[in-house]
Amino acid sequence: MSAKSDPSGGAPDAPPTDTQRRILAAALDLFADRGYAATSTAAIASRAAVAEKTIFANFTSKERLFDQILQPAVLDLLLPRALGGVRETLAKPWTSLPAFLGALMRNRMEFVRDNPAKLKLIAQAVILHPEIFARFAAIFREQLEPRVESLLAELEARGELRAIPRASLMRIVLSVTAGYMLARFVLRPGSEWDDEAELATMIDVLVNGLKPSAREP
Amino acid sequence: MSAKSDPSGGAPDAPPTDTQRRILAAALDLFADRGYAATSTAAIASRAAVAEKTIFANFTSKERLFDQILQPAVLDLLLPRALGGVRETLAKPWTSLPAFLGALMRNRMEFVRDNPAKLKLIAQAVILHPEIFARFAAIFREQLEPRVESLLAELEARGELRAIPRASLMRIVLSVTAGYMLARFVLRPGSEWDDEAELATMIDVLVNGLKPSAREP
Amino acid sequence: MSAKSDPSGGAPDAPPTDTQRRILAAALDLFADRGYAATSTAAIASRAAVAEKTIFANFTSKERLFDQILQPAVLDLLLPRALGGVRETLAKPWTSLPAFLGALMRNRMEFVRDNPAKLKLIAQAVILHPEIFARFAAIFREQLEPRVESLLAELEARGELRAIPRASLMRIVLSVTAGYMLARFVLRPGSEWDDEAELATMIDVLVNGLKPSAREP
Amino acid sequence: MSAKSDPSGGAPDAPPTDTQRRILAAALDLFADRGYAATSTAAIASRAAVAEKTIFANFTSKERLFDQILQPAVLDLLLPRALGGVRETLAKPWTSLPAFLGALMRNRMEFVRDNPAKLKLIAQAVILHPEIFARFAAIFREQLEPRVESLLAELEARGELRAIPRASLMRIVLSVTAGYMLARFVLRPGSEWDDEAELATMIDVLVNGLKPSAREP
DNA sequence: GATGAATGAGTCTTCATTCAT
DNA sequence: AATGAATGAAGACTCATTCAT
Repeated sequence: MSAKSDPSGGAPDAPPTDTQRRILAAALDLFADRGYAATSTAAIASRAAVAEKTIFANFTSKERLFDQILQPAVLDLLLPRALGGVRETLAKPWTSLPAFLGALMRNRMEFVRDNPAKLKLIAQAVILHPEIFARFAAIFREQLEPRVESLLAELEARGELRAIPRASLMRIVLSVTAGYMLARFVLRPGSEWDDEAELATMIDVLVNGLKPSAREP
Repeated sequence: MSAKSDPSGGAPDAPPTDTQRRILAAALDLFADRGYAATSTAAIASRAAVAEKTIFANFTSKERLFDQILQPAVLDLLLPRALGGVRETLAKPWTSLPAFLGALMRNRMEFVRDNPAKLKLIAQAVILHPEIFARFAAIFREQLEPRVESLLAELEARGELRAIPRASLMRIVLSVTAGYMLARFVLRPGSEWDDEAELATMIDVLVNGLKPSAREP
Repeated sequence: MSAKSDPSGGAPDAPPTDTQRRILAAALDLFADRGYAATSTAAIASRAAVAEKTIFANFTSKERLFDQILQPAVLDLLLPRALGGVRETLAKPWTSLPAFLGALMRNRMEFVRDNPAKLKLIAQAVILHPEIFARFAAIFREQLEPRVESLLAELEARGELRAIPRASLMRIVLSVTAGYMLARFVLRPGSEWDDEAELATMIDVLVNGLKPSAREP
Repeated sequence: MSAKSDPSGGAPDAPPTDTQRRILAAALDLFADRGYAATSTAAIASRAAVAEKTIFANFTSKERLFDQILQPAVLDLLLPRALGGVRETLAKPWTSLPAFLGALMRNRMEFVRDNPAKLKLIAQAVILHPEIFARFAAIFREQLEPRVESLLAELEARGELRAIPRASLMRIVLSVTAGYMLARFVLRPGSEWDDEAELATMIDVLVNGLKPSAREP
């Protein structure tokens, strides 16, 4: 028997072929635009300019194709590989909360600006499938939480943070950030936005909101 | 003239029949759970215990059925009809920002606690179809913004608000609120949540974040 | 038990009620326009301005409704009840073939002019269901053929008819007549037609074509 | 570019595949027998022994499938491609009206004898959709009328034709011919028919009916 | 006598997926 | 490695018909 072409087998992280890249790009756009269920494999094939069968030859099933798009997208958003990403941001010796928030938001904004479809895709997936959220929350806990925790501890020690449950604190920061990104890139992408001013405002509000109140010196 | 049963015609707000209520309830649950595209009319019919045709006899098409669920859901969320709703909250002579935020969040939390499916539905719809968001943003602007504006003006006059663009301010408050609701009722509905503590934290952060900073007295 | 309303029972030829007339008229138009299979009972009900159920209350089934339209239409075309109809035409002591053909064609033309939908309906029915044609051919044979036969015999005796098989002769006359009516009222109803000239031409051709040829005096 | 199988695109007259031929044959039979609306794509698929989807993969929609059957059928009837077809008949230097009519009728009779379903299909289509008739009348006018015209002119010059409007003349000849074919192959296909005798009779009647009458020598 | 509301079986069409090449 | 052609199951939606009123 000839060696079967075994998709998704072999080297688990072989770089995608050109065909695969075209399919992944087409699928990302369509999934993000219409949602998973409303996107037909025929539409993906047509946009990628390949035969429908080629999709299945390379990704086995529509669902696996989706996973192979979603997973990297989430990792990119949480654990970017590029220099200056979140881990690098977290690793730097931040001297102040506003500096840290600014670096974090700016960095993630750049990513989303270049990949709005990924944000849209993740937002949909997470709302429809909370178990996906759980999976990626676990990644966050394992990979990022310790660093975040030590950073917060240091900031707290410096008197820049009030005593707030960590989970609530992080959720609030995330909400404000994600809220802006969604409005900016998904809900009203056509409007005019002054990113710098908005960032400054958000950082200002968060820094003031999170610092110890005047009464508890 | 024949008195055909004329779905969606006639009196535009005739109270729904029992059959219609069953269909609407089934469809809301399924649309929220699986998304519009992944929900078949057959599944709705089966859950509502009616014939599939009955759905079309009453709502003309799947899309119109969806609209007849989404529209009231959004209105309920934005402009609740029940006493103590947003408009009443806005109308009261609030003496302080924390009191106002607390009333607002608590009121909307109760609504979402009773109708998590509506939140889930709206979140999906708004991400997939920004034009829907635009439609409802318009409702907000027309119905609520003036009251919010005057309220904020008053709070500002009392020294409880920093000079922040209104849109940014409202987006931040909304982000924090919606972020909590999504986490609480959509992403991790099974976890234990201490609503009172979370509310207190959010209000605290927002109030401090929004009040004039110590340096600008 | 109460007396059931027994549609199509009771007096077999009770005059139709107003409701029934409306339904029959609507159904005739739609059947003629779109064909039997493409006409829904819903469309008939809507055009007749009655509830769909009323159709079934009065005519039992779509098929019976169709029959109750087709049957009279055929009888009207073959055996008109009005004065001056085919039987009267046949009964008169015709002195010549052209006079007879002229009277016949003119009379049937008037009928079709007033009832083009009936011709269209019959044409469709007869092509799709030859057994219907057979049924009505039988009516013709029983009711009309004897008279036609004696008329033809007389014309033959007078030297106006060649010796041609009766069936062929009648088919040719019918073909020419029906061909004109179809073109005139079904295929190109919008065009301008000079009925008198066309009739004259057809009669002329038929009379010459059917009379004994010069060589056989 | 992807090489999608592009139904009805690409080379517009690519020879049909075997699958397509089976579908076309099945559809022709069923459409002719039951009419377009009463023929389900499921029935066609079952008779052609293919999956229903295969029909749509090859013909896009039921309506286009119908068109791809009707159009060639009409062209075959009007403009046969085979040798000895209408155009060849028209091209020959006919020495007499009876010879011409005989050749024409015989030729078209053979075609219909081999393809009665096509005649049935065309008859239905033309009655239900006069605009289809108009389309094909145009083809006739463009492709055949000039030749017919010159032929008739020549016959007229030879004294074989009376001065009759061309349109009426052609309609009468067509009516007689089509009338026979319908009776012969559609209405009473089971009966015994003596084609030669019938043809002779029709030609005789037409020739005598169309030649200058004795009185106008 | 007529209806409003409902239905199971069926409509055309599309789905994700597979086989032979 | 990619495809063209095919498919069974399912999609939204319509059909002729019936029940309770």
